[in-house]
Amino acid sequence: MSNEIDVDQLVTSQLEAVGQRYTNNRRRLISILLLSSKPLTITQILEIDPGLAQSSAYRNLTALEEAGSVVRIVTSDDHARYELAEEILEHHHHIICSPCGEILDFHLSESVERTLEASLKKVADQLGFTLDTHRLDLIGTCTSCRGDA
Amino acid sequence: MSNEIDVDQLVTSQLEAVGQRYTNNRRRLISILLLSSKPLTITQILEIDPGLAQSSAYRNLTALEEAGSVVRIVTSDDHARYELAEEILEHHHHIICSPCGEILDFHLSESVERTLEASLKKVADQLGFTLDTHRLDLIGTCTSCRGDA
DNA sequence: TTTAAAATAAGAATGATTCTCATTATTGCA
DNA sequence: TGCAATAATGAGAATCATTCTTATTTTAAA
Repeated sequence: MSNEIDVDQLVTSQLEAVGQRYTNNRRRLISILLLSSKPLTITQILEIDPGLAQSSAYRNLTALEEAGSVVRIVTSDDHARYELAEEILEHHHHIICSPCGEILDFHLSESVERTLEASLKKVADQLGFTLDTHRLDLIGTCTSCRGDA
Repeated sequence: MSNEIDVDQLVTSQLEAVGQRYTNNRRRLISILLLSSKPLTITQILEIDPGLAQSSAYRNLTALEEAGSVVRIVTSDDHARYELAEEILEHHHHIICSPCGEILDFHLSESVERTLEASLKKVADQLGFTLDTHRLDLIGTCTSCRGDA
């Protein structure tokens, strides 16, 4: 699934489904996110491709989010971050450094993941919720913020 | 632990530890959160107690967060929500309605929770993170947003 | 009490995000 | 191919949750 041709096709159809086009600017955003192994802030995205207009980047990321191609991640840090949706990347989780706001992706073993999902489905049923997904974040401090030699 | 006298003592010492006082306004905030079974936005808190000044509420919730008595929860919704820290409430998780932003608390069984924690500790070690806590959110749609009769 | 340090509250300032609107690009159709 | 009609773009203005400023009030300790 990390084949760029497939991704383009997928995003095209996801956008089409919500009446949106896969324009050049949106392609640029997708390819930046594809190259990154971690969620990026708008600021970081604009640093990578300074040709992008900030207002368009916001609008296009919102469009891509509505299409289900991109996910917006908010932490206590005051910049939201964006990454490709799980349909493109694979299901995964985040480990967040609370001092600096940095986020890395990680995967859980199949078996733990399955156990978890079964429990969660039960909880959602009891509370009358329809479940879309779950989000599991580890909160801690990364090596460089800990600053140990 | 949901005994108000104990909570006051705990919060007092948590605030003391960061050089802060347990003032009247802070007591009011804590007691509002204690009465609520779910995380509240600042707006909701001010509706419950209109005598509180908005700027003081923000400042005091920040102080209480630094003391470790209160947790600030951000979702895609643009209002942050506050609830009592797990040291007061017990470890728990959130189920979030993405249409309306409403958050409810839920608990996972001991055994699932333990399995999960073991896996998470391993992951954090591998990535060189020191772990503070984890956060598990279910994302879905609540009954009233689904609007089924 | 007196006094120094902390908390309060009103409003101003900040800053990420969203909106506006005039311009440009794209699509479907003749 | 050319022409509307519709969608996307980008620059800057507007919004609004949150934080900061500052003058005033409260608190704690000697």
